[in-house]
Amino acid sequence: MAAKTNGRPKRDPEARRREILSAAIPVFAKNGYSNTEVQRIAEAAGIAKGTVYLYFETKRDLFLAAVTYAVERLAERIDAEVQTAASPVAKVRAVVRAYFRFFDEDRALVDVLALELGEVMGQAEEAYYRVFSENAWHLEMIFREGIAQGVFRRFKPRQAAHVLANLLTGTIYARVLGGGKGPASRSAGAVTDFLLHGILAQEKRI
Amino acid sequence: MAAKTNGRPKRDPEARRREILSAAIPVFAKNGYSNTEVQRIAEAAGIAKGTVYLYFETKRDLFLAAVTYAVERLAERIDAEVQTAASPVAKVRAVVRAYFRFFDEDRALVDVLALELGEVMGQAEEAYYRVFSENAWHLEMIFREGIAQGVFRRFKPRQAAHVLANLLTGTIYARVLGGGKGPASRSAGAVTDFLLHGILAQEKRI
Amino acid sequence: MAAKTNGRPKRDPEARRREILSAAIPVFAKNGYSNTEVQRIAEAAGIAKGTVYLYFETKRDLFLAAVTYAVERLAERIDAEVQTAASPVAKVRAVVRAYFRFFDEDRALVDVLALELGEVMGQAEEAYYRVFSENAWHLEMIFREGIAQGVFRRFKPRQAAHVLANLLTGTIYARVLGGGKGPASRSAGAVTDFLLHGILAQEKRI
Amino acid sequence: MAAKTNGRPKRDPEARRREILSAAIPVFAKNGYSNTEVQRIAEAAGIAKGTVYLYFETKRDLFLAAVTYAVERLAERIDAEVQTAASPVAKVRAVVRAYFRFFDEDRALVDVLALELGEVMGQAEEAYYRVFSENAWHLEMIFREGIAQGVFRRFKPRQAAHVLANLLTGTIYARVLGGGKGPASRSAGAVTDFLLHGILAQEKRI
DNA sequence: CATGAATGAGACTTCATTCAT
DNA sequence: GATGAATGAAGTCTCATTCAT
Repeated sequence: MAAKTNGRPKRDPEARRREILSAAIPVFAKNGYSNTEVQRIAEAAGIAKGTVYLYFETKRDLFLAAVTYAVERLAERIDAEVQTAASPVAKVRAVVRAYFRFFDEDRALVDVLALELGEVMGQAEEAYYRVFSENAWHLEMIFREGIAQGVFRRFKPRQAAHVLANLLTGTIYARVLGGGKGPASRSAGAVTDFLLHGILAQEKRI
Repeated sequence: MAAKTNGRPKRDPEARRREILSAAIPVFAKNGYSNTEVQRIAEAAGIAKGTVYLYFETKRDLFLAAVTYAVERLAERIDAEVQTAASPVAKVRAVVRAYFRFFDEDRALVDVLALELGEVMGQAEEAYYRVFSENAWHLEMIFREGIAQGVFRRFKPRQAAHVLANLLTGTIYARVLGGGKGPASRSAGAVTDFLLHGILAQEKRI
Repeated sequence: MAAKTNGRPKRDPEARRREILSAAIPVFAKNGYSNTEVQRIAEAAGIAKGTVYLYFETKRDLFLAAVTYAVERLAERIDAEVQTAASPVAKVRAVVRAYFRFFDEDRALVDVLALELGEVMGQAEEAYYRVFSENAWHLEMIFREGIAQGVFRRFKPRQAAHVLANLLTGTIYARVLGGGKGPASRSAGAVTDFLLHGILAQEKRI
Repeated sequence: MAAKTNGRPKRDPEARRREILSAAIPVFAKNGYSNTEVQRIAEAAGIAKGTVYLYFETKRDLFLAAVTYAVERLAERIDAEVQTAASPVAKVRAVVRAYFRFFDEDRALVDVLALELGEVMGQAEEAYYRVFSENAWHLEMIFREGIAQGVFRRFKPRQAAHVLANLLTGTIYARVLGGGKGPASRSAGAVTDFLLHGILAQEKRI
């Protein structure tokens, strides 16, 4: 099972680093930070425990790197998806869809993000907030565009961006904890819908 | 005259239990489950380490009890607040306000809930979901009532209840992680607003 | 289940002491010294844990007292049995029988003696040796008498006494460890027989 | 030229295991199971505490392994000694001698066997009984042979085997407890003598 | 570079003993 | 005397980290 590293004595160290991160994420996701032994990650990566320490100073460093790695992939994913959309409404839908699809396809990554950030507060905040903020900033731009075009009513775009970002986070979080059935992306429609239309009846609006 | 065979009149054990829980919550909240030493909780409660073990079998049991305790207090709080509201819209506002106020006033409790549920999944799920579901069920009733009265447009009340519940959770979660400035309840207005009206401009609605 | 000690405020302290010892012996026997909690002994005696400490300074003291108590009862038993025998041979048989019967009837006591003396070495040695020596001394007298009467051949009575004492101890010990089936006293005949006749064929003797 | 993927050439783990066992036996013998700290055994072996746990899962496992190890060495010893004897009588003497010599030469081992088997009952019984039974079976064979040759009188060889085995055990046990002076093997002659001839005078025999 | 045996600080849990009532 | 809640020292076991090969 372990990868034999003989033969090809040289591997790109950066590639090895990413291999370790990829191996680490599901292990952290399954067990949480404190219950994960470095040994297990080494096994998952097919290397010896000591080798992990050639690439990461400490277990915590490895974890933070894993979180950052996860978060960056999420950002890439959302960016790509938004590119494909034209109108503001389509873009909003795209963000929501990308978010949920990512969850469906890379569950372990999301588990790490959702459940273990407590271990990290004040340390990987930065990584987390880079994405969160980027994401929120994206949304803000979209909203601003939509308001300018008259598609959206006049609200504070930054505030709305945070509300939507939190809604997405909360939905994923509930899914992680509750093991909600079916793909998360199935919720995308409903979420977007409520965001777009609210819940009030037409005649009650001002 | 008869020999007294009773000993120390023993403080109410239930009260002592609650004292320990109350002492435990902020400690768990500050450090997380794994980084919290039972010794520290004992110190916070002003008792000896061994005494903790008279009331809780293991550290994990203590933690689960703390989560349950926290969750129950949150539920009580929301219930009370909702009682005071009359119209469906007022009730929705009340739930949101109660949720955020609770966060503002009992931060440690919420931190435990938000950050350490990973430790607990599959064990205190039950406690967590009792509240989450109760909460969602409350919202569903409110929505149903509002739709019946024609105040809300026709949507699926259960779906909406989950969307709002997730929005609340996500907002708190982001606050916990990001240490957002100012009281969370300041967000209550914006959140409710977006929920009620959505973001689309009037003329764009069907 | 616990004895209510109300009503009759005064009990003979010596009687209470013996009650505790009697309760302690089977508990020590079942679990060994280190694995026995004082709490369990208190429960077995139907009193509170603290009360044990009114009668015995420490757990160790309690244990030593229990061993001594056990050993004394064994000595009494053997004495009584030997009284009933007339001839040296009958007396030897009586000792063996008494030893084994005691084992059959008071198994717990014997278990304590057999298994936990290690805990005690250098402390209850005295108690143990009081009995062992008394026993050996008894046997020596019997042998001496038998030799004088010409019933036994000329051997060193003290040596023989030790051999027999050790044989008895060893038989009990094996029984304790091996849980030998059937009453130990069933072995009495065989043991005595071999002691009396040895194993050599007649014609081979000098 | 290829990268060496092997690490430290690792001392033979089996040898290390035996080193720990050899270090553990006298420590267990001196203090008993419960009073022995794993730390002390590690010190005796000149290694760190954690290292002990690389070779044995728990303290109890280590203890059981030590008992088994002791018991196996005893068995080997007796086997070897019996090989050298020709006649049944000589073989009986050889067994007795081997038993006692073993005690003289490896006192700690015997102490463990004699004093701590209580800790072990139902777990290392097997190891203990493997030897005890093997030993008894050996004796039975010897007796059977002697009876066939007419050297021994007609008795039940299995019964006799147990009697002798118990006599040996008891003698050692008494020695362990009483710290009997002088080498145990000095008793070998007397023990064998009584076994062979019994104590009855010639003319009294049937 | 890679390895994995060795290390030892650290944390949970137990339980003999105390003492306020 | 009797009680049993409280104490805290002590001991087992874990696991991140090091380092000799």
